Amino acid sequence: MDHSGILKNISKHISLTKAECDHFISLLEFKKIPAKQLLLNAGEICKHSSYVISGCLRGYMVDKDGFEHVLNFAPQDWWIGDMQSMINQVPGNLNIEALFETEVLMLSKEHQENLYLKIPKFERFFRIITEKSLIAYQQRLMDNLSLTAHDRYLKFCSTYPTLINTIPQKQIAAYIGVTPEFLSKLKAKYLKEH
Amino acid sequence: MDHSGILKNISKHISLTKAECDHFISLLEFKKIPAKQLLLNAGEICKHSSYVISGCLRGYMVDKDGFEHVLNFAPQDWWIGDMQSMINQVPGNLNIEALFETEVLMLSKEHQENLYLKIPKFERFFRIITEKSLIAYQQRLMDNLSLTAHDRYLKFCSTYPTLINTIPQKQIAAYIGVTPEFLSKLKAKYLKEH
DNA sequence: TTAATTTCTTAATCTAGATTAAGAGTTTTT
DNA sequence: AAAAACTCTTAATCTAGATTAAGAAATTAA
Repeated sequence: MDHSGILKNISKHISLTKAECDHFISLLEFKKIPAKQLLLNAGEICKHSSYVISGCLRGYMVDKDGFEHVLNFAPQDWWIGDMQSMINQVPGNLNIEALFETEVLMLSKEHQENLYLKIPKFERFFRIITEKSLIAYQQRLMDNLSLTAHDRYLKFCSTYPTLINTIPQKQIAAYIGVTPEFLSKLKAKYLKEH
Repeated sequence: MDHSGILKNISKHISLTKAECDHFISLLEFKKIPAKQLLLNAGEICKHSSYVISGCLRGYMVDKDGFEHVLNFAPQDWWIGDMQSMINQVPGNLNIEALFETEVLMLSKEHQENLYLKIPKFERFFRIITEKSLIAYQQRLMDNLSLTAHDRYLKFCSTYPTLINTIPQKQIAAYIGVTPEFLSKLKAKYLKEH
């Protein structure tokens, strides 16, 4: 098992000794999720944060009319989980699905809490990535209130450049907040080259 | 100066000794902002997190057509700041304005960083409130993608019950993402009693 | 490989919410 | 207290994006 990716990800924000790295790695659980299979079901209590080694996950909710809305994508090197469910330890509304075969390293909430006590630098690490995530959601919310669907599509492309041609268009539509039909129309009209 | 409110707010998540409380309080700067005056201007680098003692602030952005979009309100007992600007120390897009005369306690980024080192429990405190904030923005984003303007108005009412009749309607419209005219129409049609 | 399923496109029609405009309240300024 | 400046409402018209429908492409399953 190659842990260099996750360690490099962490070293962007905190410095760990060899022993701390080893301890951290011992807490991780490897999992391979086949394409289209769920890593988390809405209704479950989320018990892990997951780091994507390869492949791609998407977190989505289903509204009362059965329409899916994509909260986030997690390609290689991103963390994902149902924060609402995990923090409050209540059943969540989020489904997390593999768009194709995906490998993850999972850190349980319990291990994460212990890690904060044993190696307080991890409290800093998760504070920092939570702050960065918060900033991204604040910006996306403002974008949803102020930009046209066309401009939101362009923003999607710059946020997730690796996904533009690898995931189904309807997933992009469910992320930017339009119907697949309308995104198709937009692309035909303005976005020939993407 | 009465610091009982902010200490009670902090004690919801971490326990401090008397000395730690005193140290923390010594770092805070009191400020009174007159109604309609800005605490932060877009274009400035945000240098403080502010805790509202009394009154109410709103954080908003102005889009390319001059329309305002409200990111958040901060009534009594809430924290506010331009996270994007503060964390990256770059000029921000957020204006923070007092809706009426408002009293705040401001913690500078510099003091906040030192506090993490001197009293690591504060790293935990800010991790926790950042997580809660993240969850709220994720939910609001999903609400914006899945709910009608009418349902978003009702959600606003439950999130900020104290503001329904105290702030201008147009500010609520700029928060839920509709024009003031449309909110007025909605209220006339469905929301007689609110 | 064929059939079945899923995804994408095009096009006609429809609607939630925007825009424009103008009058009525309300608050603030002088 | 009058004038100026906001804020709210109502109503007509307009539009970005939804809905419905149906065929074409592409994937997946058998």
